[in-house]
Amino acid sequence: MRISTKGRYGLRALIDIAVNSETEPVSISSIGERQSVSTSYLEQLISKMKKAGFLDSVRGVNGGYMLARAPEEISIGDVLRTLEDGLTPANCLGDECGSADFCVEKVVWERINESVNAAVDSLWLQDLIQAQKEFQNEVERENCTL
Amino acid sequence: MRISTKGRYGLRALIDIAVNSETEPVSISSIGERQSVSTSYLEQLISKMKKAGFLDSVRGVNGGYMLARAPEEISIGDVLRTLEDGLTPANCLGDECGSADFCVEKVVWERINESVNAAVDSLWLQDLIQAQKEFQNEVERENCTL
DNA sequence: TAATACCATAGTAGTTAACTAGGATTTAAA
DNA sequence: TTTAAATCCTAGTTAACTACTATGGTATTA
Repeated sequence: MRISTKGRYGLRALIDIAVNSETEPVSISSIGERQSVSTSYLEQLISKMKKAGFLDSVRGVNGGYMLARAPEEISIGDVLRTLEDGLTPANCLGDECGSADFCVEKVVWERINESVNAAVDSLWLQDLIQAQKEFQNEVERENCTL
Repeated sequence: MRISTKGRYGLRALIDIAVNSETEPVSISSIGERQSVSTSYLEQLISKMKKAGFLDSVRGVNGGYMLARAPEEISIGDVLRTLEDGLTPANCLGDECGSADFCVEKVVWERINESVNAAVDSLWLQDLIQAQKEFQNEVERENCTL
């Protein structure tokens, strides 16, 4: 069970935009440089987030992206579901389904599903921005050794 | 984000053994027939569960597997972590790690992780056996249309 | 005019999941 | 004592998918 780079890079890009768009819109190329991700790949992810209503854009020279809503109002759950095309852990829709034995697993998957959604729905972009600020304030910061 | 066939087939096999081992050990070939999974693949999954202490075995003719503990004492969390080699949604261990930006994501992954583990740790094999019995008791059972 | 968003789709390389293959060992039963 | 049914063990193979990359544009605007 894992979350793909879509979720990871997309979320990072969103945080990047939130942090850097105070004075002017943030271009994809500048995000790409900071995050070391190709502009082409970022384009795909950011486009999804714009369509989903998390971002606004300005076209033309000096254009770029900015948040469409306050970071307190952007749910990480909504963002991840957008980027990952849903977060459900397994599909109970395949051709196997319909067998009595199989459907018992529904109990498990539903419980996991509910719990994952509840976890990410109680997190907001603002929380992550805050966490990042705190992290950066640690001057002698320890490496991430989770 | 998904759970692999290891978790699915393995869990099904465990339920199968629990249900069918009252009089004699359950052979891999009989599970394979009931669940439509190859014996070779099942072997690997069941072997893991045996090593993890959920199953006992009897070798030789008429041998097979049975639960090593009561189904009330087998946690679905333990089983899935065994089968899937952990349930963590992403690794914060790669070479990217160490960058300040990246580690913000830890907040998200940790929260998901805790919540998934809590969900499956509060489910026990007995609960699934019970759910299966109830399911089968519905004589006119509706198809699984989750 | 150049920098940007916006759009679509195809290709491709690497990784991983999902299985397959083949044999060694144990043991009840013929 | 032989046989066949079973567990046990380790590799190998294949198919799907992820994670990009590439291409080639059009539209917009400082």
